[in-house]
Parts: sequence; structure tokens; C-alpha cells
Amino acid sequence: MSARSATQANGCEYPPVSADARATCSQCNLREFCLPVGLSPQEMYAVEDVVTTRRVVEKGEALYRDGDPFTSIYAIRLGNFKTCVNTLDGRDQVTGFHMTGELLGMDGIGTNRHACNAIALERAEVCVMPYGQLSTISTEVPALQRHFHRIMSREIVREHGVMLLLGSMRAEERLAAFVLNLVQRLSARGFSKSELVLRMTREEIGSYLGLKLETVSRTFSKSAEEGIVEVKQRHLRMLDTEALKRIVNGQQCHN
Amino acid sequence: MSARSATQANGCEYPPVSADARATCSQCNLREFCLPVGLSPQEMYAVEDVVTTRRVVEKGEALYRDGDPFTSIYAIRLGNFKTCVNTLDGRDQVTGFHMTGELLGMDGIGTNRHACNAIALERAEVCVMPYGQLSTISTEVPALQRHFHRIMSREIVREHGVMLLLGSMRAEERLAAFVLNLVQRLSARGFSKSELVLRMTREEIGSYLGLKLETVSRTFSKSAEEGIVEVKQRHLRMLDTEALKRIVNGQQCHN
DNA sequence: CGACACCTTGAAGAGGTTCAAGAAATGTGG
DNA sequence: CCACATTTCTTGAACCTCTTCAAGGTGTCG
Repeated sequence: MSARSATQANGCEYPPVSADARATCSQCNLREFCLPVGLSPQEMYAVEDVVTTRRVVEKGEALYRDGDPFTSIYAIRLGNFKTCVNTLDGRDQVTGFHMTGELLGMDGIGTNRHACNAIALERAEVCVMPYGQLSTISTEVPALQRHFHRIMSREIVREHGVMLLLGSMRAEERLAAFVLNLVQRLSARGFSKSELVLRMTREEIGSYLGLKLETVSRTFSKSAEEGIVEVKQRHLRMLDTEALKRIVNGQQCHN
Repeated sequence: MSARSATQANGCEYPPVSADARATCSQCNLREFCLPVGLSPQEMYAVEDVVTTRRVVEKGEALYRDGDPFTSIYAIRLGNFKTCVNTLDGRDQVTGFHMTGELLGMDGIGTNRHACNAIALERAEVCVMPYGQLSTISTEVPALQRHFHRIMSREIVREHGVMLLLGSMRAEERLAAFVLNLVQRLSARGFSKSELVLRMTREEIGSYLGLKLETVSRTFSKSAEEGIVEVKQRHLRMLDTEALKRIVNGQQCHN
């Protein structure tokens, strides 16, 4: 776990500890969330060999875009990203929000071109892992191969969860599930279990949840009125986590 | 491509050509859709070594269930499956429909337990590929490793598409996208480009598309009235494919 | 301080759901 | 092979949730 207080909201992140181009997974405080999870020190060194460079992505800029040639998998070192798909007719669907330690780019393996956009929600930094090398080293380090499979598998399962949310939940339930998911991932990273800063706009939340931004806003307001959360712009405090869980589990009278 | 007529609907499938327990990918007429896609004959033999058994799954039975220990990846040889997730409060979300040549079970890699149910929509048969072996052989056959990654990646991208559908499309658009997707996959397998038999109920379609079965039924009826499709229970004939494409692309007045 | 992006709230409207009833297909057992 | 039970599908009417449109408020950054 990192050095920051476990009760602090994710409001102020620090600049990278070291700005070396050369990665040192073994010294990165994200190693428990990132690709090296569960690898032995030796295996971790193998991963370090793959991480040749880092890359900074400014707020609003793309790490990659739909259609870009696929070259690398990225591990988020700092900052938050959204991934989204666009359609010809201008529809835009946010497919995920991604925080430190999570991997981006797997969408590109299938066709050798990226199939979505990865946009930084704030100044961000990623470790670049060329897929060719990752793939080669995977054949030598079975644990790494397994782990990479595991990460892709979890992404598939995560998306099942989103499908469930989009396919069968009402606005209030979707938002509760969203907030609980965020806070759970943040608390695993040492942030507060009850307080968080939304790095994305209401519109982006709405896009992710299949709602309009007005609905997101209204639903937040309603939960606030009910004393379940406290919402001040992007700062969110959870006053009754159990109530949120009850809402997700449909124990609120909805059918 | 198989021997059946390219204009035939997928109404009557044949029993497996051979019921050998031992797989012969190199002789399977699904090899172009299945795991061995693009592998050299020698690499294909490596896959054959992994496919130790086949398994028959009766209509309505589960190939695996949410929570089952994960052991194998399955390649569909015959029949169609749905995958679905259940929630505590009895919600059920169909996450996909799967046809011959497609792989099932990747959801289990992440946690060593399956994260959804795979149910046969009719009597079905799968090739069983123990993941441990698949994984081992992948380290020896890089092309297989790559290909397996590719398949998982495509599953992620497919789910992005479903999220777009669930998050931003109206009922009519969802159903049009669904039908076009089905017919595209069927035509790749040598079936008709304009005719198909739905292997699932209206309720299952609705669950997949985030709609109620009544809405699915009504939407089919409306499209039929408009002369775009002909719907007779589970038999569906597309009369105006272009119109369907226009509906998906939002060129119907919706915003 | 002003421009701009973002957020909130209200009122009217549309799309999909719910409830209900009946029709059509499918399966089962005699 | 037919009768009956069951499942699946269709259709109507009332209702409800979320969207749309509109206006104003809040926060932020040059």
C-alpha cells in the first residue's frame, strides 16, 4: 500500500516519484495493481525489460485513437483515462474509466488496430510495453503469460458487469453501482472508502451509464436529498454506503 | 466453406460428421472460424493435441455455470449457446449468443472460476481444451499464443459494441443491429445472407438488448409492417437489408 | 473580470415498461 | 395421431422513467 493516508480522497495526486525513462516495476508503488501482480522478483525483472519507455499524455489528449496501429500495451502510472467508441453518426459511448495500475490497449490485439479511443482525463503518464516484446517474453515466463490472460479475462468480465448495468438497471441503480465501483477501486489504492473526486464530467458519466447528463445530475441530487451522499460538483462523499449497496441489489422497491 | 448451400437458412443443422472423441482440427470444417484460424498445418497439430475430448450439451443444459471451477476453454462444434450473468436479486442479463467455431470460457481465466453461465440453446457439442495445456502449448507455439490473445481481444471489442448498443441506441436500432450481426456471422459460415432462424426466445433477445420481450415482439412487428423484414415466429427473412443498416446508423429520424 | 465549460433544475414529451388477455406453436401422454 | 398442457409470441392500454428543451447557476482559467 502506498504512503498516503488511507482516508484521503483522491483529490490531489502527486507527480511521479521518479521521471526516469527506464522503468523499475520493482520499485513502483503500483506493482500490486499493475502487470507484475504476483510475479516473483525475477519475473518482474523480465517485465521491466519490456517497459522501455514512459509517455506523458496531457489532459484531453489521446493515448491512442480508434484506428491507430496497435503497437503497445500501456500501464497507467499516473492519472485517469476514459476509453470510448465513436460511431459514424456521431454517437459516443464511454466504455470505461481507468485508473493507475490498470492496463490499456488490449482492444488493439485483435486486428492490429485500436478499436477505441483512450483519452486522459487529466495529465497522465503511462508505461509503454511493446506488445511484440511482451508476447515474446510471455513465452519465456509462463507466469507472465497467465497473468496477461487473467487481465484480459477480467476485462471481459468487467464488461459483462457493465452490460448487466446497462441492460437491466434503472438510473438510480446504475449510478449507485458506478460510485461503489469507483470507491472500491480507489480504496484498493489506499484512498478513502467514503470520499472521492470524480475525474470525469456528468456527460461522461452519463455516456458510460447510458444516461443523459441531466439524469445523472438529477439522480445525484436525489440521492443527496435522501442523505445517502453529499455531492458538491465533482467532490462526492458517501454518507450511507449500505444504502447504496441496497439500491444496486434492487432492494429498493422497483419490482 | 462448408458444403451446404450458401443461400440456405440456418434452420436445419446436421449431426456431427464424426463423433470421434479425438479431435481432428485439420479435418473440421470449422477450422476457419475456430482457434486454428491462420495456423500452419504443424501448428494445427499442436492444437489437436490440446483437444482431448468432446462434450455434448443438451438443450437448456449448462456447459458451465457461474462459480464453477475453470478448467477449460471450449470451441463450439455444433449448436448455439447463450452466455448470461445472474444477480442476487434475480436479474438475468444475456451477455452474448455464440455459434459454431466460437470459443467459450475465457471468462474463467481471471479468477479460476467461471463468471457467467453458458447454456446450450439446442443440443450442442463442444471441443474441450484444458486451459493448462493450451497455455503450455502456447509458450511453444507463438502463433497460437498470438491467436488466443487475438480472440480474447476481439471479445473485448465485441462487448464494446454491445455497450454502445445498450448505452445509446433505441429499440428499433438495437434490434436491427442484432439481426445484422447474426446474419453477418451466419453468412460467414455459409448460411443465407437474408434469412435466418432465431435460436433464442424473444425474452432472451430482449435480455441481450436491454429490452422487454414485448418490446422485441412489437419492434419486429413494426419492421414487418414497414416491409423491412418478414417475421414468422423464429423464422426471419430480411427484405431490405439496406434499410436495416440505415436504422443502425441512425439515419432514421431519431435526433 | 469575462468567457467558457460544466452543472442544476423545471416542464413537457417520447419511448419503453407493465399488466393483461388471447393466439400460435410445441411438447407430452394416451 | 389427437387432446391437452405448456411455452412462446402478439397486441392493446395505462403508466412511468428518462429524455428533451430551456434557462439559469456555478466554477475555472486565461
